[in-house]
Amino acid sequence: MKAPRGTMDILPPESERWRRVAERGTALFRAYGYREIILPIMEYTEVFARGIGQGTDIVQKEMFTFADKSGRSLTLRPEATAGVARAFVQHHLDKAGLPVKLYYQGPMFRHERPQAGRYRQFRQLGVELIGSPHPSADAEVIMVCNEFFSMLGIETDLVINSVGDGDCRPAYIDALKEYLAVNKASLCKDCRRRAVENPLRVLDCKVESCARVIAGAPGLEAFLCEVCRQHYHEVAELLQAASIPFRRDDRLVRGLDYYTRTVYEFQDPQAGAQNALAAGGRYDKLVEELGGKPMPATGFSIGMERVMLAGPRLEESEDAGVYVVAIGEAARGRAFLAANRLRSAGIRADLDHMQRSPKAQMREADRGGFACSVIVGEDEMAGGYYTLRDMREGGQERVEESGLVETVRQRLELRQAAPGKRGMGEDGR
RNA sequence: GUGGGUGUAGCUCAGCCGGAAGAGCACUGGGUUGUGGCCCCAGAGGUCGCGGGUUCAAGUCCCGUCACUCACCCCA
Repeated sequence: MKAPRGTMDILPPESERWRRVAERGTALFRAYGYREIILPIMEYTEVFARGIGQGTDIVQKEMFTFADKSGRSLTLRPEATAGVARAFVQHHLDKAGLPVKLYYQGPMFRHERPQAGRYRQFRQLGVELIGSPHPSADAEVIMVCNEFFSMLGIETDLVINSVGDGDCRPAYIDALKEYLAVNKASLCKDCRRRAVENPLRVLDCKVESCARVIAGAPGLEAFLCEVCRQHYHEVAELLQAASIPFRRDDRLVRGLDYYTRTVYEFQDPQAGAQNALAAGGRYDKLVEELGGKPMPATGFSIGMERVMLAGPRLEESEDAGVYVVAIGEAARGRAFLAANRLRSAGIRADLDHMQRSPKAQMREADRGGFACSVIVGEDEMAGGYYTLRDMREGGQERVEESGLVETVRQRLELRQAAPGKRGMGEDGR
């Protein structure tokens, strides 16, 4: 038995690193005023078909779609923004005042061939700022995302572009189609198809012959209408004012139809083919497309798997805890009670369940990274005390029954104040 | 969906020209009547991915298949 292709188990201690990254991310989002929205993991298929776009690869070939027992078509969400927009419309979230600032986290599903940094089930962290058409909204979410990576010590290249809007993009696409048709002979097989179906996608083709064609292609920027041009300009100015470095790239195109104007990626310069750690943009038509009123919005999504591959820097784990060692069968009962008292006081405590020898129990205390151990044996039973051993220094002291919890707590706090000798590596993967 | 690479112990991997399945780490026990790390000793653990073929003999050669992996496509 194996986990399905493209899915994976995340085991301890790796799972702990994941949790900490997610917690730091969501805490950051809250600090910027975003609140969590918890969405279903599946939607009626039309939410994605209409939201993401019929012509996109995601909708055409990457969705996990199935029928429920009444025959209605459901789909495991391939991304979250369409679901957020659907919830926004369903619950009339605009009524409580704009903008609405939301964040989400959780698994997404796409039926693709797995690869480094690409999985069929993958986890995303994302934010949406709904209701503002202004460049400051774009700039804010980009800033949040930028902060996320710098907080984790991950170096990224921010690449931005504007894909125009309903007024100017059609004209550009027509011009591009015309240009590509003329140069059809120089394009690769895939691009000849794309030139007709989805010409924007030709722009980021890596085939050399195509690259030459692309170099001479009309640029999107020249076709932007005045409103879009001004918007793009202001976003860029705000980023500069915030000292966030970025690069403009008018060949950056996104695979989802709902984007308008601003689009961007945070790329990992050291990653392989799947180098987008996060991506996002403005989607001014999506809410309307899903049956709501016209509602400008912008947001991004972070790929957790890719972030973890990039090696986030995390501070050491501080939850050192205490291991209770029982010496002799008679002492096990008292050791069990001592462990539970410590746990009730909020202290991480563990003890042997394998009937191991005292020596083996000590080894367990060492291996588990416990800061100290509490030893219970015949002497302690007779004298009514505990022996508290510091696992780092090696010293021992007697602790009265009544003072157990307090003394252990003091020891652990002392440990936390001092830099620990063991724990998780700074950049371990 | 299309290519390339790799499948041997829990993990990382060695195994030559076909000739008795190995190492390091991890794990368990011991070296101490009640004390961890270092060291020493011992032990447990493998249908060599699976199926077929060639051969006196296959982990090794051939074919098929599955899985993993990297890349294309596309994307977080």
